[in-house]
Amino acid sequence: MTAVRGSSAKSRPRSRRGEGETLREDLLAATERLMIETGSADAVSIRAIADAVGVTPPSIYLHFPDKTSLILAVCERHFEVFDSTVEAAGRSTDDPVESLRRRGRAYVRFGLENPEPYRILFMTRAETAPQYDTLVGAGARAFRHLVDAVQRCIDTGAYRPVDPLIAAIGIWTAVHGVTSLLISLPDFPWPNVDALVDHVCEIQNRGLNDFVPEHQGGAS
Amino acid sequence: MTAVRGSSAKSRPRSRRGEGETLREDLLAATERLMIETGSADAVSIRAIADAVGVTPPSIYLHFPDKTSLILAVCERHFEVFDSTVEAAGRSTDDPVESLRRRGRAYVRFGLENPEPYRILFMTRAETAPQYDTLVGAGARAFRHLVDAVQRCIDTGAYRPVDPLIAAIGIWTAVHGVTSLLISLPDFPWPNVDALVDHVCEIQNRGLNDFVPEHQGGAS
DNA sequence: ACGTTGACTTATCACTGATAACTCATCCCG
DNA sequence: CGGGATGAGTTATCAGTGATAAGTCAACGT
Repeated sequence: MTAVRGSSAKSRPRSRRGEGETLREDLLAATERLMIETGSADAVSIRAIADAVGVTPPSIYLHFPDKTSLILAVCERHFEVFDSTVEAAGRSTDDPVESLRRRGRAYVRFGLENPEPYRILFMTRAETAPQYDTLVGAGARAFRHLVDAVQRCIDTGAYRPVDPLIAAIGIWTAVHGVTSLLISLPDFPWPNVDALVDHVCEIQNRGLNDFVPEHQGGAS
Repeated sequence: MTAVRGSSAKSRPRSRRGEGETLREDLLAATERLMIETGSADAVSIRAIADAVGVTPPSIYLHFPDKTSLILAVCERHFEVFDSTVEAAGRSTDDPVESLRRRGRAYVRFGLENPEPYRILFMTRAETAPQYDTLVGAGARAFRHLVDAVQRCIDTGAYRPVDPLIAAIGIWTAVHGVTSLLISLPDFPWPNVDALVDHVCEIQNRGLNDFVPEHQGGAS
C-alpha cells in the first residue's frame, strides 16, 4: 500500500554509521521552519516534522526524548541570538542611558520578529521542561548583562542610586509587558510600536533619574 | 463492559424539559474547578469535564460549540470579577495617584490568584476564539476605566499633560509585564512581590509626574 | 565470512477533540 | 386518555495526537 507519503520529502537516505547527528540537525531545521509557518508550537505535530524530513515519527525519539525537548532546543537557539542581538544593540553607544533604550528597542523588535519562540520562552510555565537548566543559565547571563547596564547608568549619575537589581527587573518587566501584549493581543488598537517602546523607555528613564520629587506639581 | 465510570459522579439525572441550562452551569463550574486543580486549560479534557459532571462527552457540545468556547466562557466570568475588583480598588481612595497604585496592586494580585484565566485572556493569541467579541467589549470597558483614571491624574496636575491613552497603555503594559513574568517564570529569583509592584508603580508615577528634568542631577 | 551495532521502521497504544445517528422520557394538544 | 413532537442526552465512531516496544537492515570491524 504505502500511500503517498504526506506532502513533501519522499524519503531520506539512511545516514551512514557515524552520521546520526545529521538527522538531528535536519529535525531542528524542519521544526523551526514549521513553527514559523504555522506560528504555533503545538500546531506542528511529530508526524508533520517526521514527514517534512522524510523519516518516520519514532525516529525523532532517537534524537530527542520528547516533543517539548525538540521545541525547546529550537527556542534555545533563538535565545542565543536574542541575547547577543540585545547585547550588540546595547554596545552600539557609549551613553549608558541611550544604551538601555537601544537594548529595549532591540528586545521588543526581536520578540515581535520571533513571536512563537518568545512565547515559549517567556510566556508559558517553563518548569516542566528537560533542557530548561541550560536556558536558565543563558537567561541568567542575559539578565546579568541588563543589571550591569543599569549599574552603569547609576555610576554615571544618570540614575539615582537605586537597587540596580530591582531597577533591572522593573525595566525587564516593562519591556516584556509591551512585547508580550503586542504578541498576544494583536487586534488591540495599539499606537505606533516605536512610539510605544520609546514611551516605555522614557518612563523608565524619568522614573529612575536623579531627581527627588518633593510633592506633586500644581494640584488644586 | 461499562468500566467504572472514571472517578467521580456516577451519573446525573436527566434534566427536565426546560432545564437544560442547569447542565451548562454545572459544566462551567466543573471546568473552572478542573482548571484550577490542574493549573492548565488544555490539561482538562472534554472527557474529564463530562466525567466530573456525570454526563457523556458529546453532551457538552449541546451547550458549547467547542472546547475553547467552554474555556473562554469560564475565563469571561473571571474577567468580569477582575474588572470590578480592580475598579473597586481604584475607587477606594480619592487621591488619583494613590488610586492608580491600588489599581495596579489589585491587578497583579488578581492575576497571580487566577493565573490560568489570566494566561488565557492576556498571554495567548486570542484571535481565533468564538465568544471573543464579548471579551473585547468587556476589555475595552476595563481599559477605558484605566484611561479615565489616568486622566484624573492629569486633571489634578499630578501628571504632566501627556497623552492619557499612551500613558494608560504604558501603565497597563508595565503592570501586565510583572504579572505575566511572575506567572510564567516562578523559578526566577523574584524579590518580594509587593515591593516589586510598588517599584513599578513608583516608576510610572515618577515618570509621569509634572516635572521636566533639565539634565541629569548630581553626576560627577 | 560473520556477528555486532547504529539507524531507522512497522505496528500499536492510550488519549485527544469532535460528529452522526440513535434513544427515551417529557410535554403539549386533541 | 392517547399520540406525535421535541428537548436532553447516549452509543458508536472518527481522524489525529504524542509516545513506545519490538523488529529490520545495511554498514563496519575483525
